[in-house]
Amino acid sequence: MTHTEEITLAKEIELSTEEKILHSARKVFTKKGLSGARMQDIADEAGINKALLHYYFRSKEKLFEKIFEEASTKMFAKLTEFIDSKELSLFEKIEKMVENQIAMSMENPFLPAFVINEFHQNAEGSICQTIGRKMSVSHKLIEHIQEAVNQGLIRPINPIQLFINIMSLSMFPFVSKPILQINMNVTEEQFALLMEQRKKDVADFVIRAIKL
Amino acid sequence: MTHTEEITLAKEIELSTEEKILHSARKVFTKKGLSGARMQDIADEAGINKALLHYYFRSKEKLFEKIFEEASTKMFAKLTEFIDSKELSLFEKIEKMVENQIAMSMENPFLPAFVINEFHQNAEGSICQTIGRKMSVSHKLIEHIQEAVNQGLIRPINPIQLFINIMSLSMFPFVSKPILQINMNVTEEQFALLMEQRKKDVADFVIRAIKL
DNA sequence: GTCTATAGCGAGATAGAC
DNA sequence: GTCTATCTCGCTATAGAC
Repeated sequence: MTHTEEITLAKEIELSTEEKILHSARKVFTKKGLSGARMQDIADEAGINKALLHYYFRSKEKLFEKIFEEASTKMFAKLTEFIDSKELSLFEKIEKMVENQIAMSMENPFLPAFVINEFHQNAEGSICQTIGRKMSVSHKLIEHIQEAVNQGLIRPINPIQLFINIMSLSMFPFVSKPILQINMNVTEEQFALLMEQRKKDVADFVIRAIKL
Repeated sequence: MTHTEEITLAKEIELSTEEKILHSARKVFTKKGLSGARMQDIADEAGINKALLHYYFRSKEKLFEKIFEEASTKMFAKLTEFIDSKELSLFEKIEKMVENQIAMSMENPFLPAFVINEFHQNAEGSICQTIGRKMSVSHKLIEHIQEAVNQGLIRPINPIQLFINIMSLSMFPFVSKPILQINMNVTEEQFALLMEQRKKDVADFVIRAIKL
């Protein structure tokens, strides 16, 4: 086995340094936020030295921006697909949106709270502005809802309110998870089960609320 | 006018130093969080010197705990009243809960996101544990919902899910406000109007979803 | 009680050897 | 590319004058 082959093999098993850093940064930033995270935490988590972080990504801010933009995108990526779909009926869209946002949150437990919180603390900052502009997700859905109202398929409702309702019901449980858990004495397993049930329950709840 | 009267008068107009500090700390902590806030920011906001903060409240942590506990309590104070009420019907309770949580969030725009975020970053910490224990809000409501199901007043539904739904619909819009505003191009005034409408809309939405 | 000055430490960032 | 050592600065906290 040549030296080059060894390296190639190692890369398949072990991640490249840059990828290790990104993994660790994702973990630390999403848990502690920009101001709460320490470069040392990220280096430790990656099993490397602080200086390497600066070698790959000039500064803490730059590394954060990368993670934050990636996180914001991931949070709404599939949502956009469903909303833009031409084939799905309104009710099907709602079902897909709910199911997908809950599944995404279960796979990435810290992601929604992270993105929301950083937007809060940095709403006027340039990072949020640029990212925000890429995320105009809702327009197509608002139109679709308005059509359904006009055609008498659902009861009259403000489309914006309905959109907010769908997002709220899908995402708030994850954002407020620690409070819910303490308040209602719920274990991790019980919480996961509740959220699994919500994939159907929420869509059902919404459709009951808007049908004639 | 004697010297003492002057001071008394001054106190009526201008707050005591301790109160000024608490006001500023509330403002800064709720906006930036524990790790994002600087003692200097709080001192500047209060128009006093950094050293005075330590004179009145030994440390940043101690000052934060005071603000955080106060915020957590305020966030759920009235909710508990309505939930425990013997006179209100289930539907009335839902209406009161929604209206009150939305009103509270409109008056204290940063409060929900602040409390939620600090719980996230400190869920196992001692502060959250002690505060969490004081907040077991939901039990009475869960029972009330279960009764309503048993008596056939509403359709069968998991009471915990319904509780989560009510809280989600009331609070998520405020937690995710910056994202919603960027995403949907909504001004402050439009947002306030939407939330004002939600006081009725959400209760209506929930009741439609659970009635037979 | 309120201020100025400063101690002391921790975190981001860089220099330079290997 | 990766490390150790170090610089620099900003922040919490304290000392001490008034």
